[in-house]
Amino acid sequence: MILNKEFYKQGALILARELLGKVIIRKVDGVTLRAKIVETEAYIGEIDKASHAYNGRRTERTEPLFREGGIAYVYFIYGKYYCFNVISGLEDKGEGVLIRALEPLNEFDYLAKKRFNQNYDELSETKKKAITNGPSKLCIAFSIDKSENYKRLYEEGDFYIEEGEKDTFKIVETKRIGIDYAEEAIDFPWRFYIEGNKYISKK
DNA sequence: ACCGCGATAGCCT
DNA sequence: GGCTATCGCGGTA
Repeated sequence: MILNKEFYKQGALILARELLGKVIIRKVDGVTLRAKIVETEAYIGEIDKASHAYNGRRTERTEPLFREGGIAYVYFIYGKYYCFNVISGLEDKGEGVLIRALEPLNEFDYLAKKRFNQNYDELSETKKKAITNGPSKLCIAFSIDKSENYKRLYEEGDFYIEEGEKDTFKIVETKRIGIDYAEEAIDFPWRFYIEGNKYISKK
């Protein structure tokens, strides 16, 4: 079942937890990729020096963060990579949830080819995990770039999110990654992941 | 497995 | 001009 628009109106801290276990659907190159969300981070512009929207910074780049929840925010980073956020909350809030890791559910050979130009069964165990165990790695694997920016994730197009199978897991709550400049926000426990999942980017 | 480093371009001051 | 919500490599273990 696709997640409706209402689901995304929750705040980023709630949504970061709620998105764990949900399933991303991505249709590209004639295949339908499915993967479970296993690691997320919340960013809340109003109080968070790590957020692109901190201090009301509303520019062409950060505009998606200020829209109503349920769309994608895709930004370019370090001259080479993309990262994908799910926008949460109400209009003008400036919040979102960074998707940091996925567990692939199908099309393993397609993903292996895309990431390493190899067949899946030729990959080392380390490379099998590395297909989607980071925010930019998953963007490469799932062909997510600027053209996915602003896409509505509550509509059944080529990029959306489903409820997925009901399963139970424990959520680990810890500090976020790669925000050494963010002063007191460095220590906010706003990273969440499924305990024991092998695709998380870092323990 | 872990550590250090360089790549690379758009964004913001 | 300085910085960046990262990755992959090569070296060490």
